[in-house]
Amino acid sequence: MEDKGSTKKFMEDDEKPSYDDNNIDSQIKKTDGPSSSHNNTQGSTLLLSLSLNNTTQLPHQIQAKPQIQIGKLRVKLEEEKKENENLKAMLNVVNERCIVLQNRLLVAMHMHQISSSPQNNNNLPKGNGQDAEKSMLPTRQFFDEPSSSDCSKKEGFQNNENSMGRNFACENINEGEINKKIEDESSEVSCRRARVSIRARSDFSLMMDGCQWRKYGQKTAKGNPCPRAYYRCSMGTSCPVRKQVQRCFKDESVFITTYEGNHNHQLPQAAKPIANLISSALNTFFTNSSTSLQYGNNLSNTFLFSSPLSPPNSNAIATFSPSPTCPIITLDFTLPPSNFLQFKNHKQSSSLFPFPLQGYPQSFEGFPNMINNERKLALVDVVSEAIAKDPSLKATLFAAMSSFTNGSDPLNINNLSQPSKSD
DNA sequence: CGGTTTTGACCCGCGC
DNA sequence: GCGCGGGTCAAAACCG
Repeated sequence: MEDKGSTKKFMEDDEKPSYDDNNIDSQIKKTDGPSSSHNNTQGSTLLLSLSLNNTTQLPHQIQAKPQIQIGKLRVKLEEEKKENENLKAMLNVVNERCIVLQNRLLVAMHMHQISSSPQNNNNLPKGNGQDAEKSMLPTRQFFDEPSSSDCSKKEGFQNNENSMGRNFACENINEGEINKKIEDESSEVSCRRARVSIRARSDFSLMMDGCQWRKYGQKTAKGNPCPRAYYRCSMGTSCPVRKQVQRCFKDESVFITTYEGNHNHQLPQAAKPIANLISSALNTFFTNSSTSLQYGNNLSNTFLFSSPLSPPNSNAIATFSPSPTCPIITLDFTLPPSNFLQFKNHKQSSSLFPFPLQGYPQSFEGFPNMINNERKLALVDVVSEAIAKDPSLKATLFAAMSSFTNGSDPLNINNLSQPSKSD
Protein backbone atom coordinates (compact mmCIF):
# COMPACT_ATOMS: atom_id res chain seq x y z
CA MET A 1 0.00 0.00 0.00
CA GLU A 2 2.81 2.29 0.81
CA ASP A 3 4.32 1.75 -2.60
CA LYS A 4 1.02 2.53 -4.26
CA GLY A 5 0.66 5.67 -2.30
CA SER A 6 4.12 6.90 -3.07
CA THR A 7 3.77 6.03 -6.71
CA LYS A 8 0.50 7.87 -6.92
CA LYS A 9 2.06 10.93 -5.37
CA PHE A 10 4.95 10.56 -7.77
CA MET A 11 2.60 10.59 -10.73
CA GLU A 12 0.64 13.51 -9.36
CA ASP A 13 3.83 15.47 -9.13
CA ASP A 14 4.40 14.65 -12.75
CA GLU A 15 1.00 15.90 -13.71
CA LYS A 16 1.19 19.11 -11.75
CA PRO A 17 4.20 21.11 -12.78
CA SER A 18 4.83 24.19 -10.71
CA TYR A 19 4.78 26.49 -13.70
CA ASP A 20 2.74 27.20 -16.76
CA ASP A 21 3.81 24.48 -19.16
CA ASN A 22 2.31 26.02 -22.25
CA ASN A 23 3.83 29.36 -21.58
CA ILE A 24 7.30 28.10 -20.88
CA ASP A 25 7.21 25.67 -23.78
CA SER A 26 6.14 28.30 -26.22
CA GLN A 27 8.78 30.64 -24.97
CA ILE A 28 11.52 28.05 -24.99
CA LYS A 29 10.70 27.27 -28.60
CA LYS A 30 11.56 30.84 -29.44
CA THR A 31 15.06 30.54 -28.09
CA ASP A 32 17.22 29.19 -30.84
CA GLY A 33 20.08 28.24 -28.58
CA PRO A 34 21.07 24.70 -29.40
CA SER A 35 21.73 23.71 -25.84
CA SER A 36 18.46 24.95 -24.46
CA SER A 37 16.32 23.28 -27.09
CA HIS A 38 18.29 20.11 -26.76
CA ASN A 39 17.92 20.03 -23.03
CA ASN A 40 14.26 20.75 -23.23
CA THR A 41 13.66 17.96 -25.71
CA GLN A 42 15.60 15.60 -23.56
CA GLY A 43 13.59 16.61 -20.53
CA SER A 44 10.24 16.14 -22.24
CA THR A 45 11.26 12.74 -23.53
CA LEU A 46 12.40 11.60 -20.16
CA LEU A 47 9.28 12.84 -18.40
CA LEU A 48 7.13 11.11 -20.99
CA SER A 49 8.95 7.84 -20.62
CA LEU A 50 8.68 8.08 -16.86
CA SER A 51 4.92 8.42 -17.11
CA LEU A 52 4.65 5.52 -19.51
CA ASN A 53 6.78 3.34 -17.34
CA ASN A 54 4.67 4.11 -14.35
CA THR A 55 1.47 3.46 -16.24
CA THR A 56 2.54 0.14 -17.65
CA GLN A 57 4.14 -1.15 -14.52
CA LEU A 58 1.42 -0.27 -12.06
CA PRO A 59 0.61 -1.76 -9.71
CA HIS A 60 2.00 -5.24 -10.11
CA GLN A 61 5.52 -4.59 -11.39
CA ILE A 62 6.20 -1.78 -8.99
CA GLN A 63 5.61 -4.14 -6.13
CA ALA A 64 7.95 -6.64 -7.67
CA LYS A 65 10.79 -4.26 -8.43
CA PRO A 66 13.05 -2.92 -5.74
CA GLN A 67 12.41 0.49 -4.38
CA ILE A 68 15.79 1.56 -5.65
CA GLN A 69 14.27 1.79 -9.10
CA ILE A 70 11.75 4.33 -7.89
CA GLY A 71 14.43 6.19 -6.06
CA LYS A 72 16.50 6.49 -9.21
CA LEU A 73 13.52 7.73 -11.14
CA ARG A 74 12.83 10.30 -8.47
CA VAL A 75 16.38 11.50 -8.60
CA LYS A 76 16.13 11.82 -12.36
CA LEU A 77 12.85 13.63 -12.03
CA GLU A 78 14.33 16.01 -9.54
CA GLU A 79 17.22 16.69 -11.88
CA GLU A 80 14.86 17.43 -14.72
CA LYS A 81 12.77 19.64 -12.51
CA LYS A 82 15.86 21.55 -11.53
CA GLU A 83 16.81 21.94 -15.13
CA ASN A 84 13.34 23.15 -16.00
CA GLU A 85 13.52 25.69 -13.21
CA ASN A 86 16.92 26.73 -14.48
CA LEU A 87 15.62 27.25 -17.99
CA LYS A 88 12.61 29.08 -16.68
CA ALA A 89 14.75 31.49 -14.72
CA MET A 90 17.00 32.03 -17.69
CA LEU A 91 14.02 32.70 -19.87
CA ASN A 92 12.81 35.38 -17.50
CA VAL A 93 16.20 37.03 -17.60
CA VAL A 94 16.34 36.84 -21.38
CA ASN A 95 12.87 38.34 -21.76
CA GLU A 96 13.63 41.14 -19.37
CA ARG A 97 16.94 41.86 -21.07
CA CYS A 98 15.29 41.88 -24.45
CA ILE A 99 12.78 44.48 -23.33
CA VAL A 100 15.48 46.61 -21.78
CA LEU A 101 17.57 46.43 -24.92
CA GLN A 102 14.62 47.29 -27.09
CA ASN A 103 13.85 50.34 -25.03
CA ARG A 104 17.48 51.37 -25.01
CA LEU A 105 17.50 51.11 -28.74
CA LEU A 106 14.48 53.36 -29.01
CA VAL A 107 16.14 55.85 -26.72
CA ALA A 108 19.37 55.69 -28.69
CA MET A 109 17.48 56.19 -31.91
CA HIS A 110 15.77 59.15 -30.36
CA MET A 111 19.21 60.55 -29.55
CA HIS A 112 20.36 59.85 -33.08
CA GLN A 113 17.41 61.74 -34.49
CA ILE A 114 17.95 64.71 -32.23
CA SER A 115 21.68 64.88 -32.70
CA SER A 116 21.37 64.70 -36.48
CA SER A 117 18.69 67.39 -36.61
CA PRO A 118 20.21 70.83 -37.42
CA GLN A 119 17.54 72.55 -35.34
CA ASN A 120 18.40 70.56 -32.31
CA ASN A 121 22.08 70.88 -32.90
CA ASN A 122 21.60 74.58 -32.54
CA ASN A 123 19.94 74.00 -29.22
CA LEU A 124 22.72 71.88 -27.91
CA PRO A 125 25.24 73.58 -25.68
CA LYS A 126 28.04 74.71 -27.87
CA GLY A 127 31.19 76.75 -27.65
CA ASN A 128 32.09 76.68 -24.06
CA GLY A 129 31.64 73.06 -23.18
CA GLN A 130 32.51 73.72 -19.59
CA ASP A 131 29.35 75.72 -19.10
CA ALA A 132 27.22 72.89 -20.35
CA GLU A 133 29.13 70.45 -18.22
CA LYS A 134 28.77 72.68 -15.23
CA SER A 135 25.06 73.13 -15.68
CA MET A 136 24.37 69.44 -15.51
CA LEU A 137 26.86 68.61 -12.85
CA PRO A 138 24.55 67.90 -9.94
CA THR A 139 22.47 65.46 -11.91
CA ARG A 140 25.46 63.70 -13.34
CA GLN A 141 26.98 63.33 -9.96
CA PHE A 142 23.86 61.53 -8.95
CA PHE A 143 23.76 59.25 -11.94
CA ASP A 144 27.46 58.58 -12.13
CA GLU A 145 27.42 56.67 -8.90
CA PRO A 146 29.47 53.51 -9.23
CA SER A 147 26.48 51.39 -8.39
CA SER A 148 24.57 52.56 -11.42
CA SER A 149 27.34 52.63 -13.93
CA ASP A 150 28.61 49.22 -12.90
CA CYS A 151 25.23 47.70 -13.37
CA SER A 152 26.03 46.27 -16.74
CA LYS A 153 29.48 45.06 -15.81
CA LYS A 154 28.12 42.30 -13.65
CA GLU A 155 26.44 40.54 -16.50
CA GLY A 156 28.02 37.22 -17.16
CA PHE A 157 25.95 36.13 -20.12
CA GLN A 158 27.39 35.74 -23.52
CA ASN A 159 25.36 36.24 -26.59
CA ASN A 160 25.50 35.50 -30.23
CA GLU A 161 26.59 38.39 -32.39
CA ASN A 162 23.59 38.28 -34.67
CA SER A 163 20.83 37.54 -32.25
CA MET A 164 21.26 40.54 -29.99
CA GLY A 165 21.23 38.50 -26.85
CA ARG A 166 18.73 35.85 -27.68
CA ASN A 167 21.22 32.99 -27.58
CA PHE A 168 22.69 32.45 -24.21
CA ALA A 169 25.33 30.01 -23.18
CA CYS A 170 23.20 28.32 -20.62
CA GLU A 171 25.35 25.43 -19.50
CA ASN A 172 27.38 27.47 -17.09
CA ILE A 173 24.56 29.34 -15.46
CA ASN A 174 22.71 27.97 -12.53
CA GLU A 175 19.59 29.30 -10.95
CA GLY A 176 21.41 30.72 -7.98
CA GLU A 177 23.63 32.84 -10.16
CA ILE A 178 20.66 34.15 -12.08
CA ASN A 179 18.76 35.03 -8.94
CA LYS A 180 21.83 36.70 -7.54
CA LYS A 181 22.18 38.83 -10.64
CA ILE A 182 18.55 39.87 -10.42
CA GLU A 183 18.90 40.68 -6.74
CA ASP A 184 22.08 42.65 -7.38
CA GLU A 185 20.33 44.75 -9.95
CA SER A 186 17.34 45.25 -7.71
CA SER A 187 19.46 46.51 -4.88
CA GLU A 188 21.31 48.83 -7.20
CA VAL A 189 18.10 50.31 -8.44
CA SER A 190 16.62 50.70 -5.00
CA CYS A 191 19.61 52.59 -3.69
CA ARG A 192 18.95 55.30 -6.22
CA ARG A 193 15.57 55.97 -4.65
CA ALA A 194 14.04 56.40 -8.04
CA ARG A 195 10.31 56.23 -8.54
CA VAL A 196 8.23 54.79 -11.27
CA SER A 197 4.91 56.48 -11.72
CA ILE A 198 2.26 54.68 -13.72
CA ARG A 199 -0.76 56.43 -15.16
CA ALA A 200 -3.46 53.95 -15.96
CA ARG A 201 -7.20 53.55 -16.27
CA SER A 202 -9.07 52.11 -13.33
CA ASP A 203 -9.67 48.85 -15.15
CA PHE A 204 -5.97 48.37 -15.60
CA SER A 205 -4.51 45.28 -13.95
CA LEU A 206 -2.33 47.57 -11.90
CA MET A 207 -5.07 47.93 -9.33
CA MET A 208 -4.51 44.31 -8.48
CA ASP A 209 -0.77 44.22 -8.75
CA GLY A 210 -0.32 40.99 -6.85
CA CYS A 211 1.16 42.49 -3.70
CA GLN A 212 -0.43 43.10 -0.33
CA TRP A 213 -0.47 46.73 0.68
CA ARG A 214 -1.21 48.41 3.95
CA LYS A 215 -2.42 51.95 3.92
CA TYR A 216 -0.47 54.15 6.28
CA GLY A 217 -1.56 57.60 5.33
CA GLN A 218 -3.70 59.80 3.20
CA LYS A 219 -3.17 63.36 2.23
CA THR A 220 -4.72 65.89 -0.08
CA ALA A 221 -1.93 67.23 -2.19
CA LYS A 222 -1.84 70.76 -3.46
CA GLY A 223 -3.34 71.19 -6.91
CA ASN A 224 -5.37 68.02 -6.79
CA PRO A 225 -8.51 67.77 -4.66
CA CYS A 226 -8.40 64.00 -4.89
CA PRO A 227 -6.63 62.62 -1.82
CA ARG A 228 -3.38 60.75 -2.25
CA ALA A 229 -3.18 57.43 -0.44
CA TYR A 230 0.07 56.04 0.90
CA TYR A 231 0.62 52.31 0.98
CA ARG A 232 3.39 50.14 2.32
CA CYS A 233 4.05 46.59 1.18
CA SER A 234 2.89 44.21 3.89
CA MET A 235 4.10 40.98 2.32
CA GLY A 236 7.58 41.10 3.77
CA THR A 237 8.45 41.75 7.39
CA SER A 238 10.16 45.03 6.67
CA CYS A 239 9.68 45.48 2.96
CA PRO A 240 10.78 48.99 1.98
CA VAL A 241 8.46 49.24 -1.01
CA ARG A 242 5.87 51.99 -0.91
CA LYS A 243 3.33 53.18 -3.33
CA GLN A 244 1.13 56.20 -3.69
CA VAL A 245 -2.20 56.08 -5.40
CA GLN A 246 -4.04 59.16 -6.54
CA ARG A 247 -6.81 59.84 -8.97
CA CYS A 248 -6.11 62.21 -11.80
CA PHE A 249 -7.86 65.51 -11.22
CA LYS A 250 -8.66 66.04 -14.90
CA ASP A 251 -9.82 62.51 -15.59
CA GLU A 252 -11.01 60.63 -12.53
CA SER A 253 -10.98 57.33 -14.34
CA VAL A 254 -7.21 57.61 -14.44
CA PHE A 255 -5.17 56.44 -11.47
CA ILE A 256 -1.62 57.55 -10.87
CA THR A 257 0.31 54.89 -8.99
CA THR A 258 3.85 55.65 -7.91
CA TYR A 259 6.15 52.86 -6.79
CA GLU A 260 9.31 53.36 -4.79
CA GLY A 261 11.85 50.83 -3.59
CA ASN A 262 12.45 47.15 -4.17
CA HIS A 263 10.81 44.20 -2.50
CA ASN A 264 13.05 42.29 -0.11
CA HIS A 265 10.99 39.13 -0.33
CA GLN A 266 9.80 36.60 -2.86
CA LEU A 267 7.13 38.02 -5.11
CA PRO A 268 4.01 36.05 -5.98
CA GLN A 269 3.57 35.20 -9.64
CA ALA A 270 0.80 37.75 -9.97
CA ALA A 271 3.10 40.54 -8.86
CA LYS A 272 5.87 39.80 -11.31
CA PRO A 273 4.48 41.58 -14.39
CA ILE A 274 4.33 44.89 -12.54
CA ALA A 275 7.69 44.24 -10.90
CA ASN A 276 9.20 43.51 -14.31
CA LEU A 277 7.61 46.61 -15.74
CA ILE A 278 9.11 48.78 -13.03
CA SER A 279 12.44 47.06 -13.29
CA SER A 280 12.50 47.51 -17.09
CA ALA A 281 11.66 51.17 -16.78
CA LEU A 282 14.38 51.77 -14.22
CA ASN A 283 16.95 49.79 -16.17
CA THR A 284 16.08 51.49 -19.42
CA PHE A 285 16.36 54.99 -18.09
CA PHE A 286 19.19 54.59 -15.64
CA THR A 287 21.52 52.80 -18.00
CA ASN A 288 20.84 55.55 -20.51
CA SER A 289 20.89 58.39 -18.08
CA SER A 290 24.33 59.81 -18.68
CA THR A 291 23.73 60.10 -22.40
CA SER A 292 20.30 61.59 -21.89
CA LEU A 293 21.67 64.16 -19.59
CA GLN A 294 24.33 65.25 -22.00
CA TYR A 295 21.52 66.82 -23.91
CA GLY A 296 20.34 68.61 -20.83
CA ASN A 297 16.94 70.22 -20.92
CA ASN A 298 17.06 70.64 -24.66
CA LEU A 299 16.07 67.05 -25.08
CA SER A 300 12.53 65.96 -24.62
CA ASN A 301 12.78 63.04 -22.20
CA THR A 302 9.70 61.41 -23.61
CA PHE A 303 9.90 58.10 -25.35
CA LEU A 304 7.79 55.19 -26.37
CA PHE A 305 8.23 52.47 -23.80
CA SER A 306 7.65 48.85 -24.57
CA SER A 307 6.54 47.15 -21.40
CA PRO A 308 6.63 43.48 -20.50
CA LEU A 309 2.89 43.54 -19.88
CA SER A 310 0.54 41.76 -22.21
CA PRO A 311 -1.41 43.66 -24.81
CA PRO A 312 -3.33 45.93 -24.78
CA ASN A 313 -1.10 47.41 -22.08
CA SER A 314 2.14 46.56 -23.80
CA ASN A 315 3.21 50.07 -24.68
CA ALA A 316 3.32 53.33 -22.82
CA ILE A 317 4.55 56.84 -23.22
CA ALA A 318 7.49 57.11 -20.86
CA THR A 319 8.62 60.39 -19.43
CA PHE A 320 11.79 60.76 -17.44
CA SER A 321 12.08 63.58 -14.93
CA PRO A 322 15.70 63.71 -13.79
CA SER A 323 16.20 64.99 -10.30
CA PRO A 324 19.20 64.60 -8.03
CA THR A 325 17.00 63.72 -5.08
CA CYS A 326 14.25 61.69 -6.61
CA PRO A 327 14.11 61.02 -10.35
CA ILE A 328 10.71 59.93 -11.57
CA ILE A 329 9.88 57.78 -14.54
CA THR A 330 6.30 58.18 -15.65
CA LEU A 331 4.70 55.49 -17.77
CA ASP A 332 1.45 56.57 -19.31
CA PHE A 333 -0.83 53.69 -20.26
CA THR A 334 -3.90 55.84 -20.63
CA LEU A 335 -3.56 56.45 -24.35
CA PRO A 336 -5.49 54.04 -26.55
CA PRO A 337 -3.28 51.75 -28.66
CA SER A 338 -4.11 53.57 -31.89
CA ASN A 339 -2.65 56.74 -30.49
CA PHE A 340 0.78 55.21 -30.12
CA LEU A 341 1.34 55.31 -33.82
CA GLN A 342 0.29 58.91 -33.89
CA PHE A 343 2.58 59.83 -31.09
CA LYS A 344 5.64 61.44 -32.51
CA ASN A 345 8.23 63.94 -31.67
CA HIS A 346 9.43 63.67 -35.19
CA LYS A 347 7.79 65.18 -38.20
CA GLN A 348 9.00 62.72 -40.77
CA SER A 349 8.08 59.52 -39.07
CA SER A 350 4.75 58.13 -38.07
CA SER A 351 6.17 54.82 -36.97
CA LEU A 352 7.41 53.59 -33.66
CA PHE A 353 10.86 54.40 -34.90
CA PRO A 354 11.98 57.95 -34.45
CA PHE A 355 13.45 57.94 -37.93
CA PRO A 356 12.70 56.07 -41.12
CA LEU A 357 14.18 52.63 -41.53
CA GLN A 358 14.51 52.44 -45.27
CA GLY A 359 13.30 49.22 -46.74
CA TYR A 360 12.05 47.81 -43.45
CA PRO A 361 8.66 47.63 -41.84
CA GLN A 362 7.93 50.93 -40.20
CA SER A 363 6.31 49.61 -37.07
CA PHE A 364 5.28 46.56 -35.13
CA GLU A 365 2.23 46.54 -37.34
CA GLY A 366 4.51 45.09 -39.97
CA PHE A 367 4.24 41.84 -38.02
CA PRO A 368 0.48 41.48 -37.72
CA ASN A 369 0.39 37.78 -37.00
CA MET A 370 2.97 37.76 -34.30
CA ILE A 371 2.33 37.75 -30.64
CA ASN A 372 3.91 40.43 -28.55
CA ASN A 373 7.18 38.68 -27.77
CA GLU A 374 7.64 37.65 -31.35
CA ARG A 375 7.10 41.21 -32.42
CA LYS A 376 9.78 42.33 -30.03
CA LEU A 377 12.21 39.79 -31.39
CA ALA A 378 11.26 40.79 -34.92
CA LEU A 379 11.93 44.39 -34.00
CA VAL A 380 15.38 43.41 -32.83
CA ASP A 381 15.98 41.66 -36.14
CA VAL A 382 14.76 44.63 -38.13
CA VAL A 383 16.91 47.01 -36.18
CA SER A 384 19.89 44.69 -36.50
CA GLU A 385 19.45 44.64 -40.25
CA ALA A 386 19.04 48.39 -40.38
CA ILE A 387 22.22 48.79 -38.39
CA ALA A 388 24.06 46.43 -40.71
CA LYS A 389 22.82 48.35 -43.72
CA ASP A 390 23.58 51.84 -42.51
CA PRO A 391 27.14 52.28 -41.22
CA SER A 392 26.51 55.82 -40.05
CA LEU A 393 23.59 54.67 -37.93
CA LYS A 394 25.76 51.92 -36.53
CA ALA A 395 28.47 54.34 -35.58
CA THR A 396 26.03 56.79 -34.04
CA LEU A 397 24.28 54.09 -32.09
CA PHE A 398 27.50 52.69 -30.82
CA ALA A 399 28.75 56.10 -29.80
CA ALA A 400 25.53 56.80 -27.94
CA MET A 401 25.30 53.44 -26.27
CA SER A 402 28.95 53.09 -25.37
CA SER A 403 28.82 56.46 -23.66
CA PHE A 404 26.24 55.27 -21.18
CA THR A 405 27.45 51.74 -20.86
CA ASN A 406 31.16 52.54 -20.69
CA GLY A 407 31.68 49.89 -23.30
CA SER A 408 30.48 47.11 -21.05
CA ASP A 409 26.96 46.61 -22.10
CA PRO A 410 25.38 43.47 -20.66
CA LEU A 411 23.96 42.56 -24.00
CA ASN A 412 27.26 42.93 -25.68
CA ILE A 413 26.51 46.09 -27.55
CA ASN A 414 30.16 46.01 -28.51
CA ASN A 415 29.08 43.81 -31.36
CA LEU A 416 27.71 46.91 -32.99
CA SER A 417 31.11 48.47 -32.89
CA GLN A 418 32.54 46.16 -35.46
CA PRO A 419 31.09 47.26 -38.75
CA SER A 420 34.15 46.11 -40.62
CA LYS A 421 33.53 42.49 -39.65
CA SER A 422 29.94 42.38 -40.80
CA ASP A 423 30.62 44.56 -43.80
C1' DC B 1 -8.30 39.52 18.64
C1' DG B 2 -5.29 40.65 15.08
C1' DG B 3 -4.90 43.13 11.00
C1' DT B 4 -6.29 47.22 8.42
C1' DT B 5 -7.97 51.93 7.83
C1' DT B 6 -8.60 56.60 9.31
C1' DT B 7 -6.95 60.92 10.61
C1' DG B 8 -4.69 64.56 13.17
C1' DA B 9 -0.06 65.52 14.63
C1' DC B 10 4.51 65.65 13.64
C1' DC B 11 8.89 65.73 10.89
C1' DC B 12 11.72 67.40 7.36
C1' DG B 13 13.29 69.50 3.14
C1' DC B 14 12.93 73.46 0.34
C1' DG B 15 12.21 78.16 -1.14
C1' DC B 16 11.89 82.83 0.22
C1' DG C 1 14.13 81.89 10.56
C1' DC C 2 9.66 81.05 8.82
C1' DG C 3 6.02 79.11 6.24
C1' DC C 4 4.55 75.67 3.11
C1' DG C 5 3.80 71.19 1.47
C1' DG C 6 4.88 66.33 1.06
C1' DG C 7 5.56 62.33 3.63
C1' DT C 8 5.28 59.54 7.91
C1' DC C 9 3.82 58.26 12.56
C1' DA C 10 0.76 56.47 15.79
C1' DA C 11 -3.45 56.17 18.39
C1' DA C 12 -8.18 55.28 17.78
C1' DA C 13 -11.70 53.20 15.14
C1' DC C 14 -13.17 49.65 12.29
C1' DC C 15 -13.77 44.99 10.47
C1' DG C 16 -13.92 40.02 9.71
